[in-house]
Amino acid sequence: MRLSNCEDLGSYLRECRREAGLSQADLAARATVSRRWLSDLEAGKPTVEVGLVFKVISALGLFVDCRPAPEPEIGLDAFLDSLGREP
Amino acid sequence: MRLSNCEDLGSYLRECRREAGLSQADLAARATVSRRWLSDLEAGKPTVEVGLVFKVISALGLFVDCRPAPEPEIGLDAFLDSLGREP
DNA sequence: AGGGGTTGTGCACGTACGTGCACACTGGCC
DNA sequence: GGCCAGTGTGCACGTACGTGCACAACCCCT
Repeated sequence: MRLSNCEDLGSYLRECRREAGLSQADLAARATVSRRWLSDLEAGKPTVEVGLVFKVISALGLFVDCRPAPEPEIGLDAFLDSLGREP
Repeated sequence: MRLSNCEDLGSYLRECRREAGLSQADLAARATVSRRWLSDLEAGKPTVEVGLVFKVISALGLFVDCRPAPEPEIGLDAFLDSLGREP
């Protein structure tokens, strides 16, 4: 599942948790985080700690893959910027 | 590139930054984060904010893919735990 | 030799984090 | 109807965050 922001991440992890048949309390215990924090993560809070996110991902039996987007040689933001320019 | 912790993430993003020919100051400006913070991210600090990490990933023209590991039906941690048990 | 760029890191600052607790709400079950 | 599990969220607490600034160290070039 391709993720580009915290909302995506939170929604995806909630979906995986439910598919695993776990409650927030269950997953929180497995990942050794608080249920309060997990609720924030699933709600898409952007300021949660990366280290805790990795723990949740691991506890759900998932892994993260990161690689270049199949875009032109120039930087993505420069490319999008050039698309966005007014004539 | 498969990532399982903050050290992996930091090392991989530093490598991508260098391959893009950017300094920390350059990338920090593109991602609108501080160079001080970016230095911490690349060093593997686990408590950095996920939202800022997504900004850096995007600024480098990368994307994140998250999906189940090709493991047995049981949870990864239970599986690993069973492997680790003493006879 | 010096100059410049890059990077790691400590400190100060103001803000916010993770956590525990508690409460309210919803839905399912009896 | 009530009961229970699950979840969202505010608050208090102690700690630490992101940021700017500054400095030291290293490397490369002239």
